[in-house]
Amino acid sequence: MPMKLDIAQRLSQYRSVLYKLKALGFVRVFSDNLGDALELSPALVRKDFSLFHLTGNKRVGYQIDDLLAKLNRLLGKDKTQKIVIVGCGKIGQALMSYSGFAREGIQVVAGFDTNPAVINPHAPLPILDLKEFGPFIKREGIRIAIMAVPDNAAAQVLDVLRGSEIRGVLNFAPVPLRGGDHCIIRNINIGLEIENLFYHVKFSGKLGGRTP
Amino acid sequence: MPMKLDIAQRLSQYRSVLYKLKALGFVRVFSDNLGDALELSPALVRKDFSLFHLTGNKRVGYQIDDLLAKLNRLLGKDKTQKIVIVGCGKIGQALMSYSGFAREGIQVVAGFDTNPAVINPHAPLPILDLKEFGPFIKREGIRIAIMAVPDNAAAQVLDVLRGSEIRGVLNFAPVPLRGGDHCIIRNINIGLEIENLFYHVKFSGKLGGRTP
DNA sequence: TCGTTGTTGTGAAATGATTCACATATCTTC
DNA sequence: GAAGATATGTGAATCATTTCACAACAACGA
Repeated sequence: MPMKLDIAQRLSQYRSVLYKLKALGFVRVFSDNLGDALELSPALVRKDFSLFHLTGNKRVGYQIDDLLAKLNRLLGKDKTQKIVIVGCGKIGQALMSYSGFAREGIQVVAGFDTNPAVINPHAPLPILDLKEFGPFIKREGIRIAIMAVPDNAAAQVLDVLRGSEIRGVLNFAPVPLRGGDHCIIRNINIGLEIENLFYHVKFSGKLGGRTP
Repeated sequence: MPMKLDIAQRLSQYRSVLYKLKALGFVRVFSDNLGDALELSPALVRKDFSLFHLTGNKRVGYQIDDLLAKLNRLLGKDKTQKIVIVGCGKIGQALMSYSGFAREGIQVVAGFDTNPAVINPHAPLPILDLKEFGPFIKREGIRIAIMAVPDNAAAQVLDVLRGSEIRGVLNFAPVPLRGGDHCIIRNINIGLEIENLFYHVKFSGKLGGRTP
């Protein structure tokens, strides 16, 4: 059960497949190649593209380079995307050295914490006091933050982020947070994901059954 | 934009707010209380419940304890859910000591790795050689694993998991993996989530626009 | 006891997402 | 340069999800 993706996520996936095809030497691609690679119908691929005015040519398909250029612009991949990490405990620090970011053009520019023991403004990747959050974000023009704080601190820390120029938050605290008008929150609750897996494994596919 | 949840995820959420209400002293709850708490329509809450034969009483609402007992059974929360973690690098180790699991009745029983430097079968939470994976899983009756391995190892490691009794995998490697008939995979690609946030922040809500 | 109030449970309606199907355009070959 | 083959782009049809709307029923008050 490959977890239904929304259109924005599909755009990212198209992009990733296109890079692979390009590396393999392909120059053009058809909607059914992409469909096969991602288990989507070719019609959906074309609908998605047409929604964003990504056009191809009949009989000839889509030019990979052209598509990639447009997708990269659409997804903001034409410039480095700067983010900060709030909460530098185990998970926060693991994310600070996560190699998957660089590959995606994402740069972690600083960490923030309230614990003096981890604060270190002069490290190559500085960890600053949460007090300095607002001004730093403003000065550096950061819009996106990752929150990896203990659940009991989550609400308070969120207030700090919401009082800043931050517009999007990826939250790893096991507390579902609610954004506001000008701040989008994406909650990743690992415990919940596991719970969900148990559920799907239990009812592999078929729904609505009572426990036997 | 609170990211559309599927019905299984909603069940988990109902459970979580029911616990909060119960802690507050509530005994009964109405579909619109739950709707308000989760930003869902009360009708959807009732539809969800009715699909799983979770019944209430007209004019009186739902009994929280009853609902929780049924939800817990449905979600497998009536017994401890055992999992293992494959890949004990930074992220793997952060997850091994992640406090969110215990609270959800999830128990990490072992880690696996191929690097002799981190293998330690006698630690309180043992880290074993990946070679022992299959037999261990079988002996302990584990069905779910978390994969936190480098992307270049992901495919190989997945083969090991698929050759075992594992039926569900939560994958943190930045490579989208495909399950098979008897193995469900949930990919969590942190880079991609960030990419997505940038996208949603860029088009806060309105879709389909061309870049100005 | 009987009306009034408030909430469930669920068909029917509305909305949203995906697939179908085909007219249209481009390449290829003869 | 005409005929044939193949892929796009999209309106219409289908399928899935969510909301509406209301009958049926339980509690309460007079």
